Amino acid sequence: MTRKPTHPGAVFLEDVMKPLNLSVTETARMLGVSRKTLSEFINEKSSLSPEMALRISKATNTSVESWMNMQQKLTLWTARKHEPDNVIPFPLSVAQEG
Amino acid sequence: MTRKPTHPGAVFLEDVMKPLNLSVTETARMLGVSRKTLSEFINEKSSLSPEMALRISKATNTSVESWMNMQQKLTLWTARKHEPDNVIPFPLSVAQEG
DNA sequence: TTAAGTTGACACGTGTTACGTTACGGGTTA
DNA sequence: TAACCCGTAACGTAACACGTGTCAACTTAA
Repeated sequence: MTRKPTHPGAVFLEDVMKPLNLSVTETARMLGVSRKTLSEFINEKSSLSPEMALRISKATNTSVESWMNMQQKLTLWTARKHEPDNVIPFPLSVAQEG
Repeated sequence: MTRKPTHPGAVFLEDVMKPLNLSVTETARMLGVSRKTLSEFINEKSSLSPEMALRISKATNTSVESWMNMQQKLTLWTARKHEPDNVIPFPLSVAQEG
């Protein structure tokens, strides 16, 4: 993966709040979080926490997993920028399957 | 989901370390982390961090996503035990496709 | 123009968590 | 006995999500 995955907060802003004409203040109230918490989230200053994912899922009747997966892709993409270089491969690494 | 998902540390212990006869000390050295960090992980005292996932992926030549998904399932399962009850559903919630 | 509402940003504090170093005691093995 | 291995504890550090207050800038309605 080479391009930075979209932040779930940006998706929430564009695909949920804007179409429904919801303000930050009003949305925060309905989600049950502070205005600051929501603002930081949609402005990509904070990650999607599991709790926030549950709240969004409840409010929008969408799957929690879809939101969590967005964050996971972004988290992984970010983590890869500081990949550990001091890892010694195991002897006879097992082939596994999810 | 009703049953608690398996902790990725337990999987790592059973499916990787044990079959390869790797000790905690030796494995920690090869992963490039402290013995404590690995011990807490395989004893389910800490979660799988993205960085740890990258290390395990590198050492075992397995996909990072498979390990991250294990943790996500567990994280979500745990978070659901304190589901927020003060969420007000949005008007005209958007229908989404998976 | 004035007043009200919205918004992003700041400071400050709290709780959680992954991680490192150091150290201890119990266990196993050579 | 000596040398490891292991779980665990104490201590500290660095992130980070979240809350409450506050403030300046902006938009909108009276």
